Formats: sequence, structure tokens, C-alpha cells
Amino acid sequence: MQKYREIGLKLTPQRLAILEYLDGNTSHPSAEDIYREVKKRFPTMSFATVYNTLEVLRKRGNLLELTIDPERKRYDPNTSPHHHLICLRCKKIVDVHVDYRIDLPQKERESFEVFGNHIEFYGICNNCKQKGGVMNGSV
Amino acid sequence: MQKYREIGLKLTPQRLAILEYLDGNTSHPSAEDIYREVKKRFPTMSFATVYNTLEVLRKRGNLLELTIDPERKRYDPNTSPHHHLICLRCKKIVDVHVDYRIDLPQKERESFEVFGNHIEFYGICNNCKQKGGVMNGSV
DNA sequence: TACTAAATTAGAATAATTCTAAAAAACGTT
DNA sequence: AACGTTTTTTAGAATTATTCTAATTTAGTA
Repeated sequence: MQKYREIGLKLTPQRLAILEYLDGNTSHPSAEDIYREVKKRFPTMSFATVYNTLEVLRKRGNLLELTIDPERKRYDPNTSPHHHLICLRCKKIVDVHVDYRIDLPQKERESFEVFGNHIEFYGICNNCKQKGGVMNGSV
Repeated sequence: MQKYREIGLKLTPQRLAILEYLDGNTSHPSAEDIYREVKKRFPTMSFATVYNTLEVLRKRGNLLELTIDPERKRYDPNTSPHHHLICLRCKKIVDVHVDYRIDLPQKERESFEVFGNHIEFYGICNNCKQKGGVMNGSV
């Protein structure tokens, strides 16, 4: 999120607020997280603005849309290659900054143009584990 | 899907139809794909039955719920560890049967109980590539 | 064959996301 | 500083995937 150097983008206060909220944010917020936060400063803020802005940032390559949480999309302003660890209970997501080198077999590389990969580690975070509960298929 | 040995499950014709459709299926169908197909044989079939059955199978460990396609959940009757390659355009998903061994750093293993991992490779399949179109952030 | 718990059904409800059309605002140009 | 054009914001409606509900039906057992 190169601070405020948003060449080619109209810099509105709402967008700035979203950018500031995202800048350095490692909580992998959902659209609603962002909406709730920014709405504090701009009470008329609408969901459409959040989604529009996120889409614009994604198209510019400044934001990753994560498909890890089965309930909602999560967003990551850190666009450098990295992986994620998610808690199956509370859906907390943390970064995994390790450069695993992973190659695809020739067969798949022939039938796809592969752009990259992303590893999703899954488990239960300490916080949820201490809260207890059964550990069957229901997680 | 151990054929018809559904101990502890009431074996209804609708469930059998779903099981048969899933058996050996590597297309990673969505709930709607399953619904559409099974409805041919059982025109009164409802979505609730599909979702209920999928949930029962998942809880029994006979089905994986994939969170890869940003638009809908996809299901995989192959529960042995493997990975996936998805086309960002048409959302086709293919299996990747390679055993990468991937370890998490100590730091993360301390704050989570990690059950496993899953690699998502992403790109554009040949079919979509030949159809052309721009290759910007919009995919 | 009868019982009972579990499954199916149609449709309503919910939740995330997208769309719409009108009003407002950014930014380059006067 | 005001103007004009194009983009953005807004409130709310619309859409889509998924879940829930309550009544009816059915599988599996006694």
C-alpha cells in the first residue's frame, strides 16, 4: 500500500480510510470487518464502497483476495508470496513466511498455465483449544 | 465411498443416488452440480437433502469440503491427502497427487495444533487460454 | 405389520456479495 | 476559484449460496 501514491485512482477520504486500515494489517479482515471499522469514521459509508475499493485494489495487484475461510472472503494487503495457517474453529488466519519450493508434475504443467501456489495449513489455535469442546468432524 | 456399506446411516434412495454420483467423481462438483444431476432421477429432490447428505458424509470423514472456488463450496469424495490445481477462469479443479513434505516453523506449531495442509495451485487451463481474453487482474 | 427415530420436502430465512440509479465529489482545465 | 467531466459514493434493492423449519414420509427394527 505505497502510502497515498495512488496514481490513477481518485483519492477519496473513504478510500484513504480503507487504505489506512489495511496498511500493515495482518488480521486478514473480511469485507465486513473493514466496513465496521471504517464506518466509525464515515458513518454514511456503504458496503458497496468497501467492495468497490477492494476490487480496485485487487485489480491493481495491491491486495489479495483469500479463499480460505469457508464463510467469507478475507483480504490480505501483503501481496508478497506467502502462505497461511487457519484455525478451523474461530477462522483466525496467520501468515506463514516460508519459501517452500513446490513444483507441479509435467502432466499438469502441460494442461494449465500455472501462475503460482498457496499453501493452507489448518488446525486449531491455542485459544480455541483451551476453550475445549469436542474434536470430531464438526471441528 | 465404500459401496453401500453405510453403517449407521439410513440408506435412502436419494442418498444412494448422491453416493453413486460422487463415487469416483473427480470433477469436484458443487452442491448445485449434485442437485441438478440427482434431480434427474428424483425430481422431488430438494437442496436440503443434498446439503444434509454432504454434511453427514463430511462428518463421517468420507468427503472433503473444498474452499478453493471463491464462488461456492466444492466437494471431493477422495479423502486421501492430495492437492488441487484450479483454473481462475472456469473454476475447473484437477487433482494433484504428489506428496510434498511441508513443515511448519516451530513458531507456528507452538501456537496452533496443526492437522494438515493443502496446496492450491492456480492458473488458467488450456481450454480457457485458447478462448483468449485479456490477462490482467480481472483474470 | 407397527413403531420410532431419522430423512425428505417445499419453501422461507439468512448471509455474503453484487447491482442500480441518483447524488456527490475529485481532479484537470480554465 | 469556478467549471465540467468522469468517477465515486450512497441507500437500498437484487442476487446467490447456504441453512433452517415444520410437516410429511420412510428406513430399519421390533
